[in-house]
Amino acid sequence: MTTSTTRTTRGKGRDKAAPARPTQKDIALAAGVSQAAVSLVLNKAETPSVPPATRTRILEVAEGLGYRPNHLARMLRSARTMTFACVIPDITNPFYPGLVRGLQTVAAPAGYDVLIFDTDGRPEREARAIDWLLQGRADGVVATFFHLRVPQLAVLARKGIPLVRLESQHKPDGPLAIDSVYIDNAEAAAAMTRLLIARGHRRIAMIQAEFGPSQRRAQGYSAVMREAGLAPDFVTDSAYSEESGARAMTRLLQRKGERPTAVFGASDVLALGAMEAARNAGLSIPGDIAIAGFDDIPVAKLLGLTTVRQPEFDLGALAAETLVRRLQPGGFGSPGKSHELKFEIMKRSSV
Amino acid sequence: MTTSTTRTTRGKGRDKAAPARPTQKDIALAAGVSQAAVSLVLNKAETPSVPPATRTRILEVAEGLGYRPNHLARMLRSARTMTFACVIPDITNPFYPGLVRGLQTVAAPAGYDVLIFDTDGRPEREARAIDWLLQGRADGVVATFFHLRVPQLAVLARKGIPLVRLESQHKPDGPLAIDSVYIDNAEAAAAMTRLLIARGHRRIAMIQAEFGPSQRRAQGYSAVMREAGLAPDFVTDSAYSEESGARAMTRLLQRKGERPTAVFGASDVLALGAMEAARNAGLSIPGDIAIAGFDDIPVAKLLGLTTVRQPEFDLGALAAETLVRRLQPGGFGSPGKSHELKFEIMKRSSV
DNA sequence: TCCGCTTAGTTATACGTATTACTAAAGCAA
DNA sequence: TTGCTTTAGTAATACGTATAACTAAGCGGA
Repeated sequence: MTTSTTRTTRGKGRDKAAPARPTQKDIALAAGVSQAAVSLVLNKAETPSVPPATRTRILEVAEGLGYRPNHLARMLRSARTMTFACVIPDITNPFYPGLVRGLQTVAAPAGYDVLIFDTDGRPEREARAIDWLLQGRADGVVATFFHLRVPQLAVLARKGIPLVRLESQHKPDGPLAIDSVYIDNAEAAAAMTRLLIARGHRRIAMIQAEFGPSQRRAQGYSAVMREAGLAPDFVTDSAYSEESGARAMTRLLQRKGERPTAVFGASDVLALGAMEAARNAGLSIPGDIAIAGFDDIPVAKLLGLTTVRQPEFDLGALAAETLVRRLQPGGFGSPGKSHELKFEIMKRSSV
Repeated sequence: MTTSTTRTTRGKGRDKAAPARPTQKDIALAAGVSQAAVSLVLNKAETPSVPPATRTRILEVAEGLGYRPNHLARMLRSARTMTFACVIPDITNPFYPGLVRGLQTVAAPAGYDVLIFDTDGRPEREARAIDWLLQGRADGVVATFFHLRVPQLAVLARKGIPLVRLESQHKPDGPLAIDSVYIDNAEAAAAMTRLLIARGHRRIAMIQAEFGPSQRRAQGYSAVMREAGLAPDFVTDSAYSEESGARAMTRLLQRKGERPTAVFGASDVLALGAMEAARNAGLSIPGDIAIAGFDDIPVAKLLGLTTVRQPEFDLGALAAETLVRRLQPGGFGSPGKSHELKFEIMKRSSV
């Protein structure tokens, strides 16, 4: 009953401040309708049960208040997160940003965000990723696991979370919503090894990392070496890093006996490290020692590295398309499938 | 009142299957307590109002059902997302993965996930990022904006979302929760230009991108050139990419008149592209033409690129620490601050 | 005038969780 | 026996939204 002169001089009584984050309830109050009507209008292009004048009023109030839907509430109500998780060893490995970009390029138009979880290729971190996923962090997963296998991953499928694995070989189709996209790493490494042999090399060493796809790559190399009557020659260092590649190369160069004339790094970053160590040892590439890699990361071209090209963007895009399909109504029932993408041998100056 | 023989032969009536995603309500039913008791026990190490036997029973049931808290529900209840957003031009630019790793390394122990939003340095995508953030996608933001300024960003602070900008210069402290972490790009570029002059170069060109930090870098270069009585010389191409760098270098080399003896790329990827174009033109580096860059991305060392080192991991980590501080109780009130990190000139074989 | 149909909404509830105020029973002391 | 305190919880509600079932009023036709 108080007539306040402050209120009067402020002008219209409807000038009270909008809440920091207006809700549909705030819009409903301001527009004189129910929260349900607001939700209907904001979510449907056509609302037969709301006449145009009411609809317009609601939309104008919402815009005036600067309303943005609360993502968490929407997602809780609809029982989904609209998020894909990408579980990878290390985003700073140049192969993975391109993969993430491919994933995002498909995910974003479908309305999905992409969360990245770095495992550093360590088993306890891979297990942590599964626990994190089970808290409902993502609707679907694209992952590279060095250690976890289907028995440990099946819990995701059982909880309704589809998984697409990035693989180095064909995986048998299974009954669960666990798909894979892969490049035949053994075949690719075999092709690269044949190229090295065709270039006249007979002493060809391979630098490997401890876990992950280098084992499949090593199998392809090894098979072709044996088939050609040559002895496979491995040096292993811990990780997929330039430092590991350089250490392995240094060890190779310090060995007694005849030096290999070619070195095949199981990944580009291993090969780049090997190149650095060779140059530091005063060797010319490919004159004194040829070097090949695997991945075709962006700078491989600049360095003239001969390498196996994996289309990482396409891998990410295909994985995301697979998830989008899985997450459509009825998409969960079909068994897990394996999808192949092709590699390519990029011949450059290092071989 | 029906005695079902099926029920009897099944054995214990408590053998019914656990739901795919058990809730606290399921635990409460199975343990014979209320959902509130379950929540208390699962969230507090000490629960004085719950006796040890009840507590143990609840914990055992939860474990037996494989309960995992529903992240969305928790977050809605507590009005936060436990997520940082990282808004950057392009995750495939080698500078940013390291930044993301720094961010994650601080965010993860504090319980925060990191979402990445790629803008490609385009204004409409930067505006989209703000809209996305306003839907409650993240509690705090670390961002590189090429186009958006404080007037457009203030809405985040007003909605309670702290922002840390990655900057190329000191930013004046402001009243809002908008902080910045920066390296003095002009000073860094000035130092690199002085090095080039000290190496005897008098015709020094600079390759720039259209937007972003290259403008501050150009300012430092330009100031030192003028101070030394030399004429600044710019070539601009569209983006921060190797292709842009190569195109700009090709244009430089095709110009009439005396060729510059040194080229300063406003980023490492621009410099790498310039190196490629120079080599393709049969020029030796640094004999015919010296090349410098800015960033010290991982492969710069391998390529012997002389460059300004920005500690991208430390930038990310500092930004995350700033956000963590902001998001603690009472952290929002203080004005925005600018935090400087130091650059370093990495002298290598390209100069 | 009455009944049925259409229009324009609304009420109620669910999603899963955290937290505050409340409650009942038991135990102890006067 | 009564009253107070302590113990062991629980009921109720909030967070913001989507949606199904329901409802009231108005209009038209018999």
